[in-house]
Order: sequence, then structure tokens, then C-alpha cells
Amino acid sequence: MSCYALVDCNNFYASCERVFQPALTGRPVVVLSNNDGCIIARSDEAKALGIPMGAPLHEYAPLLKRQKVAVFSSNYALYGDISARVMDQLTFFTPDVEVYSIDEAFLGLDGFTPAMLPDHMRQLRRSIRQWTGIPVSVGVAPTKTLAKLANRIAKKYTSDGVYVMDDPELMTRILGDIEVEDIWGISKRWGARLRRMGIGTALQLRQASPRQIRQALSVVGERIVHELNGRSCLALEEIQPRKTIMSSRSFGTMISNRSDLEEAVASYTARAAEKLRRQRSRAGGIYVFIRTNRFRQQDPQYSNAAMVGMDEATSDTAKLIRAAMGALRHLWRAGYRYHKAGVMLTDLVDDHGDQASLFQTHLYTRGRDMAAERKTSDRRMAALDQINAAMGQGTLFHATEGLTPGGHHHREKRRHNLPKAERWRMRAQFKSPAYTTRWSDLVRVR
DNA sequence: TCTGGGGTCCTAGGACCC
DNA sequence: TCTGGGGTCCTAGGACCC
Repeated sequence: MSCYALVDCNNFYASCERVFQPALTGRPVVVLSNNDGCIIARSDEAKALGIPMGAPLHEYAPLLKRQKVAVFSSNYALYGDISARVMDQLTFFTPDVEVYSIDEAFLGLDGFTPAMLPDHMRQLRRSIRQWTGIPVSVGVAPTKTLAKLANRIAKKYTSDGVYVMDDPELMTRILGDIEVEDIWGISKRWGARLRRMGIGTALQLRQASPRQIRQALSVVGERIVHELNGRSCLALEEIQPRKTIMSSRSFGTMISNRSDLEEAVASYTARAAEKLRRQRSRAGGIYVFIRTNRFRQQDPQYSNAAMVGMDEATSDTAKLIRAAMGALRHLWRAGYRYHKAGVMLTDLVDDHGDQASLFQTHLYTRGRDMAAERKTSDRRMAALDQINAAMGQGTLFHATEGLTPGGHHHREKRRHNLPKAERWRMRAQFKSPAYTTRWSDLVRVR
């Protein structure tokens, strides 16, 4: 039987700020997003005041003032540093650590005797508190999904912040009280879909037919069913280099000037390139997007993006910026007030492996795709030619402009006289008359 | 006036090939 | 209006996460 723990830092950013200002203990604390726009972390006291996650600051400013809430701008350098210390402590307790996010880690506990787990985990919690000042909660269970739930229980109902899920009968009772939306991997939208199927609690989902859930929520949903039943489908994963690297910001004030926009995109590209080099990768492509403020309904709206393929994968900031500027030349339109822009580095390759042959394939298929585009859309072709002519560096092979949802729909309707759901059903029937699930389908292999 | 910034995985469908 | 079947590769879009 497998065994996992989820270690989760309580109200992480707020706790980090408190480490350096112990006087804030017992007082409500919130931390703000980049431009001080949203509230992205809250201490327990702040949550008790009814301040929701992601709330716009301007809506809650009066309440914060009235309640004397301590308000911080975010300090990611600090949070990253404290996070590293917390994760470092974990390795003293087990070598099997998967850092899942800045404030969470899964532990593999297969070698431990069940009887000693609670004490061991309490000790882990104490030592993290002692060495970093950060309070954590620990949930232990046979699968990652159950460990996530165990962690919730540890946070909400225990005094020592540790909960080990080992009593099957008690577990059944607990799952009956958990809403489906509180399960890891089930959000509002999927929750609503499940409720329409008569599934509202974790217990009901556990008892549901894996096949039916797969039809509704894909293999991802089916995995959750198995995981709730104690069959582990999600293994501990190794840390690996990122597959994409993003850098984006909304501007403090809106930008109409083209050179200001260029400056912003260039600096985002530089920042992304730094991250790229830090993980020893090179980028084969760069995606650039710009947009107006979607909240200002009264303003004319514009949003566009383009993707540039580099001639050769690179981590050279200057080259990447030239490519980004080429994309931007195409994207920019006068007369709009821009509010946000960003770049994403894609097609990342390792600095060590045999990336050369891998990249050859990409170049080849891209050429083929361009030929295909010519067939399907004259409009897109004209755009592509225009852009490619304008670009000195790299080859642009995709532009979102000209690809309208309407166009998709139109083609779709012409080609198929059956609705999508019906086609899908027929196809599924035809392909697999007898439903079987291979374990290899369920277990995610990286 | 103000409303975040990152990531990952899965599936359907199109293009292409034989 | 109909117009094979099997396979691969790729992309867009839709989900989800913190």
C-alpha cells in the first residue's frame, strides 16, 4: 500500500511577512499582487473578516482600514527564499520529496511503519516551525488525492496540524461530508457537471462508475475516482525543467505609445530569458501577446498574439528580443490603450541533450503546417506573408488574427452532418465496444 | 482610478502519408 | 449527397492547479 503526505504551509505569504514582524501575530494580515491590485494571501484573521481570495484591493480598502489590517505588497524574493528553507527541512525526514508549489510538497512515505507516522509528522511540523518560523499542516493517506483531503482535515479540525487517514470507516464518514468541489482536480465547472449527474460529495464520487466519470471528465476525472478509492494513479514526480517560461504584467497605467509597449515587451523578454538560462534551456519559439483592459467595457477592446519560431533554439537575450519585436510590429495597432502584455518562451530544449535532431523535426513540420494554412485560409496566408516579410529574425508560423471561431464553426458544419456529441459517441462505440481501462492509461508516465 | 502571474495535462480535429 | 481506413504529428482550446 502506497503512502503519501502533503505538507502545506498555512497562509504562506502572510506567514512569511509575520516571520519578520512577530507583533502581527493574532492580527489580520493580507498580501497584495504585483501592482497592488488584488489580495492574494490572507491570514486566518483576515479570512474571518470575509475577505475573499483574489479580491480587488479597491473594493476592500475601506474594510481593511476599518479593521486595521496589516497590508503588504508582495515580496517574491523573500517568499522564494523561505520556501527553499522549508523544502530543505523536509529532506531530513524522507528523501522522497516532490516540491509541488511554492508552499506545498508531497512526501513519499512508503518505508515508514504506520504506527510511527503521526509522531514522525508532528516532529516534522515542529522542526519546520522552529527553523523557519512557518506553520504547516500535514495530511497523510494512501494516495495524493486523499492526502490533499487529509491535509484539509488537518487544517480545519485538528489542534496539532497533523491528520493521518487510516481508519476506513471514519474515512467513509468524512468523505460523505466533503463537497466534490473541494477535491483536488475538481473545480466549480466540473463540480456542476458532477452535480447534474447526482454526484455531490467525495463519497458519491468514490462510488461512481469510473467509466461514466471518464466520459464526463476525461481520464483526469477517472484517475480521481481511483485515487479516492485508495488506488494510486498519481506518482511522486521528479523536479524537472519547465516546458514553458512566461513573463507578463499588467501596466500600472495604460499605454498608447508604441515605443512604451516595445520597452515593456523587451524587458519581459529579458526577464524570461534570465529564467531560461537559469534552468539551462534554450527556446525554439517565443509567443507574444498584448491586450487592452478587459474590465473597461466602455473602451474599444483589442487583444492579439503571435508566435515566432526561432531559426535555432537560443538563450540569447538579444536574439529573443529581436524576435519579440518582430512579432510586436505585427501585433501593434494605433488607437488603443494597452493594459497588459507578456511573452512566453516555448519549445524549450535542454542545453545538454541531442536537441539538434529534435529541433530539425520541428522545422520540418512547421514548413508543412504553413503549406496547410495556405490551403485553408487566404486571409491567414496574406497575413503570414506580410509578417514574414516584416521579420528580420526568425520565421513566424502562426498568428491568431484571422482565425475566427466563426470560421471554425462554419467549416465544421459543412463537413459533418451530426452534432459533435453524437459523432463522439459513435466513434467511441466503434473504437472500443468493450470498455477496458489499462493501468498504463491511468498512471501518468512522464 | 483601481480588478495577478505563473504553470500543467488532455482531447478533438486537421493535415499528411500509405 | 455521397465519397476508405489506418496511422502519426501538430495545434487550439478547454480544463485544472497554486
